[in-house]
Amino acid sequence: MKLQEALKTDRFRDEQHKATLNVLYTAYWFKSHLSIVFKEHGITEEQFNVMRILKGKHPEQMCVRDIASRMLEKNSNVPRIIDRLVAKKMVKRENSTEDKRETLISLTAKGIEQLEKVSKQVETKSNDIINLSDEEANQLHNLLEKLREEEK
Amino acid sequence: MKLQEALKTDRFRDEQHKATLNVLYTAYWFKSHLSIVFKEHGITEEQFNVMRILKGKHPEQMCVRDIASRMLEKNSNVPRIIDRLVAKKMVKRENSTEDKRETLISLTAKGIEQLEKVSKQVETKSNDIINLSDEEANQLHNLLEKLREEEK
DNA sequence: AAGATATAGGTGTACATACATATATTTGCA
DNA sequence: TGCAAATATATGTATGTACACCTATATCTT
Repeated sequence: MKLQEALKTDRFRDEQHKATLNVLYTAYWFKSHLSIVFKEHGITEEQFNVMRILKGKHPEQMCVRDIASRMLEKNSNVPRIIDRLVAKKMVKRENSTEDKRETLISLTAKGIEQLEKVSKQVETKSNDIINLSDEEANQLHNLLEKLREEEK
Repeated sequence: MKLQEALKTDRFRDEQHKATLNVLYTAYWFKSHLSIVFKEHGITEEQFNVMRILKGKHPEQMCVRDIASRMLEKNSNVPRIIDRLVAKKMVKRENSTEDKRETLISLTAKGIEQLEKVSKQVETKSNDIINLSDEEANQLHNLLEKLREEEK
């Protein structure tokens, strides 16, 4: 659906306004599509993200802070997301002996298995819906990097 | 901040994957910046969006459904956002006589005043942080429209 | 006209962000 | 060394999305 149809308006202040609304809308659109996959597997996008981050170090453990620093949304409440993953037996929480303030998190066998299934479907779904050539995707990436330059 | 710094990774599946992560991150980045403005005025982004939509028809009233259809996030729980705006006396809720199922919403004088202050600051802030020329913004818009084409 | 169906809005629950604050532990410095 | 400050995590609250379900009212069909 075109942006102006989705928002039922074609009144945009300027090109920058239209483009940023489109960034917000496209992010929403993409998340909505993926949420169908997550729902089929009884997890949420954020739970998936935590598991995906843990996979990067598996079978090593990661502390909560390390996971949080790799989350896209920096204000995610990682301890609470972990609570839910522990309840589903997807991850294990252990106390650190080295630094007793830390808790160390790692994927369980069940978590690994689940993650791999979901990852495959997420990848397939993404490929299905993202209608860009490699070159266009790269242009898009570069424009977004430019957009955020000279952050104050 | 560059994408790979923000996510502390440079392992991207392909160009499409990198670009879509960048869309999600840029949306988050933009919202984070604007949230500072909203916070100063004691409202949230979604409350602002509802008021902005009402402004488009002011001084006419709008029913909840009409507002919801113009929201960027289509699953927004508009009745509850309106609850909070009513509590702050930013909007008025009245029963429709024409269709008794409907409630009609409109901005109060206080709401208009608040909206105009916040709008100005949102506009200034956006201009400050969005580092794109008109042409680049238009390219970005076109790539995002292309990205979502042939939605299944 | 009467009953089935659709529509508008409100409400309940799970989970998420945003953010303030609490607690335990470690680190750094006088 | 001992205490202040920093750090790691957890927890509480307000607000939001996602989605199921409820109620009142309107519309459609026969």
